[in-house]
Amino acid sequence: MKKKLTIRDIANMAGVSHMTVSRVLNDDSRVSSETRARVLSVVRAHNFTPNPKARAFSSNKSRIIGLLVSDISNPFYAELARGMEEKAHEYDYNIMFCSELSVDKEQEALNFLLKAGVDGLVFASVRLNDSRIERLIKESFPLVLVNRELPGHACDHVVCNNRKGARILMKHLFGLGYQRIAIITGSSDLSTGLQRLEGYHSSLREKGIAIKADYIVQGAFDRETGYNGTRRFINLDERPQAIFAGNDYIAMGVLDALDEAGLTVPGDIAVVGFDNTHFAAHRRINLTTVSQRQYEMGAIGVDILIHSIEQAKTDYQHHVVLEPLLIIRESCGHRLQAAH
Amino acid sequence: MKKKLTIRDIANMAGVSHMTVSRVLNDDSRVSSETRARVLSVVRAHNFTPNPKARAFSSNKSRIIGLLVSDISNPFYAELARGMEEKAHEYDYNIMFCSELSVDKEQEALNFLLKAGVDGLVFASVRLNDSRIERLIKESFPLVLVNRELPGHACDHVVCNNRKGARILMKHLFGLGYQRIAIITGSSDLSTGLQRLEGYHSSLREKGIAIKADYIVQGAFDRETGYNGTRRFINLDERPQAIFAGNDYIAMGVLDALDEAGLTVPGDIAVVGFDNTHFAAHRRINLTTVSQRQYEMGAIGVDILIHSIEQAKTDYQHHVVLEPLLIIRESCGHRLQAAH
DNA sequence: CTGTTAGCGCGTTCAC
DNA sequence: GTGAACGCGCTAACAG
Repeated sequence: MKKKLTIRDIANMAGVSHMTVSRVLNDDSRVSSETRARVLSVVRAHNFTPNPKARAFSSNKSRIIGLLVSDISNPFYAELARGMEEKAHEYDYNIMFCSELSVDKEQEALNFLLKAGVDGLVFASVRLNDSRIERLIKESFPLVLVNRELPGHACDHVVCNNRKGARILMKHLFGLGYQRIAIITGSSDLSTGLQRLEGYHSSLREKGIAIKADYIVQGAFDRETGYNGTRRFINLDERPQAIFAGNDYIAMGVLDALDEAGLTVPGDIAVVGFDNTHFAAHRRINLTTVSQRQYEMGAIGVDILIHSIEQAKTDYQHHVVLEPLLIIRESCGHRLQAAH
Repeated sequence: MKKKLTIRDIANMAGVSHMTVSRVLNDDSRVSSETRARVLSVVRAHNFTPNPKARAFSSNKSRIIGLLVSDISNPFYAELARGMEEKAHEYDYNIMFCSELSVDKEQEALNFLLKAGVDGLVFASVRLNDSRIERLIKESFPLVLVNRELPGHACDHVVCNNRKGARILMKHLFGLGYQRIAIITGSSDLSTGLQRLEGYHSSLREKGIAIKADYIVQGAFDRETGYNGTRRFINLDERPQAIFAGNDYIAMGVLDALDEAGLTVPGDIAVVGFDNTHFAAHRRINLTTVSQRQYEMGAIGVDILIHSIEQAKTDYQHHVVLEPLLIIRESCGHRLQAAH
C-alpha cells in the first residue's frame, strides 16, 4: 500500500507551493486558470484527495452532521435520514446518526455525537431532556429541530402542521358523514401529540359536536396504545363511527383490535392514520392518512443547518412548517348513507 | 461561548505536563495513581473532552465506521444499522451511512465514505461494482461484507444461510402437504438470490419433485416482481399450491396479485416470505417467513470490523453464517387435506 | 496571483 | 513516572 500523498507532494510535482494546491482544492478564486489547470491535472493523475482528518483538524470543521433519533429503524426516521443524506451530500457533508435506544442513558446519545465533533445537529428525537438543548442554544451551536418544537425557546425547526393535518383528516371524515369520531393519540407532552389533539378538538367545536371524554385516549405513539384504546371504544354504549389514530402505528393497533372483534373497516368503523409510512400503502391495510413529508423535512432541515454552519451565524430564526398531504385510501369508505 | 479547553489547560491546572494528561486520558499505565486521580478530578471538574478532530488527526483514526447500503430507508438495512450502532457505541465508535441512491453514480457513495476518512467499512449494499471492493482488499482496508459474499475473494463477511433458509421454508411447505411450489425471487447475480434459489432447487430434488421452469420467476427483490410473477402463475394450467417469495417485499406483491384475483391465502394458495420485516408481522399480512436476524448481523459485522481496525491486521478470515429462524404465521394454513 | 511562515491539539519519541 | 521537543497535513495570515 503506497504512502498517501499530501498536498506538498502534489505541489512539488506541479512546481508550485502547497498553498496553491490548497487553494485550488478549496476553489479559492485567487489562482490563475493556467496554474489551476496544471495543479488539477496532477491531482487527477494521482487521484489525490486531501487528508480529511488533517482538514477537519485544521479548519475545525468535520463536515459531519449529527442526526439524533429515538430509533433509526423506525421507518419515519429512516425516511427523514434519507432526505437529510441527499441534501447533505449536495454540500459535501456526511451524516452520522445516533439512536437514543443504543446508549444507556438518553442523554448519552447526544454526547456521543458531540464527542465525535459534528458541525451541527438535527434533533428528530422527541424524548430528549430540553435543558440539553437550551445549553446548546446558549452556545449558539448549529441546531435544527425536526418534527418537534421547543415551546418557549427560539430554535430553528422544521415541522409538519400537525394541527392542520388533524383538521384535514377530520374534515375528510365529516365530509363522508361521520360524526361520532374518537381519537387515540400520543402524549400531549410532545408537540405532535398536543397539536393533533388540538386539531381534533377544534374541528369538533367548529362542527358543533360535543367533545366526549370517552372518545379520547392518549398513550404512546405505538401499536399497543391503538389496540387497547380501540378495545375500550368497542365496548362503549355508543360506539364511535370512526377512529382517528394519532399515527400509523397506532392505526395498526386499531386495525388489529377491530379485526379481532370481527368489525370491518370501513363497513363498521372508519379509520384514519397519520404519517403515511410504507405499510399504510399496502393493499391489505389501505389506510387513509396524512403525509408529513418526512423526506422533505430532512432535506430542508439539513439545508437550514448547513447554512447556519457555514455562515457561522445561528440566529435560530428559521421556522418551516410543511403542509400535510391527505392520502385517501380505502379505510374510510364512501359517504355514509344516513347521519346518525 | 467559552473557549474550548485543551489538554494543556488541564495540565496547567493539575500542575503536570500535557503528556501526563494525554496518558491519563488514554489509559496509559505509566502514570502514578495519585497523579492520575489529580488529573481526572480536574478533567471532570471542567467536563473536559479531548478535541476529537485533533485526536483523529494525530492518531490517524476517526473512530468512524462507514455503512454503505442501497437505501437506508429500507427496513432491512435500518435494522442492520441499529445492530451496528449498538455494537459500535460499545467500542466508542460512530456510524456514518451512505445510501447508493443518494449520489448520482453508485460508486460515488463509496467515495463519499472514504473521503470522510472512515476507519472501516460495512458493505451491506449488493449493487456495488466488485472491482472497487477488490481494490480495497488489496490495500487491506478494514472491510466487512454483510448480507452478501464475494465469490472468488477472501473477505470477511456475515451472512445468513440463505440456502438453508430456503430449505427450511420448503420443508415447512412440504410438511403441510404442498407439492406444487413456485418461486419468485431476485437475480442470481446476488448471492442472496442465487442461494435461495439453490435451496429451492435442492429441496425439490430431494423430495423427488420435478422442477418446472414455469414455476420459477426471477426479477428484482421488489413488490412489482412479486405482483407480476404471481399474475403469471395464476394463469397457468396447473396453478401452484404455494408461492415462495424471495423476500418480504416480493411477498407483498404476491399478496396484492392474489387479493386482486380474489384468491385467498392460505385457502387457495399459500405464501412464504423471507426477511421477517416489520410488516410481515401484521395481523392482516401474517406472513410465514424466515428471519435473517439483521440486527445481529450488523452487530457481529461491526465487532469483526473493529477488531480488524484495532489489531491493524485484516486477514479477511472471518466468515460468519447465521442460522435463519423460521417464523410461522398464518399464510400457509394447516395441513392440506389431500395431496394432489 | 503566489509563496512563506505559523500554528491547530494531539500523540510519539526520547530524554531525564 | 514524567516532561520537552517535534511532527502529523492542512488552513489562515500576511508578505511579496
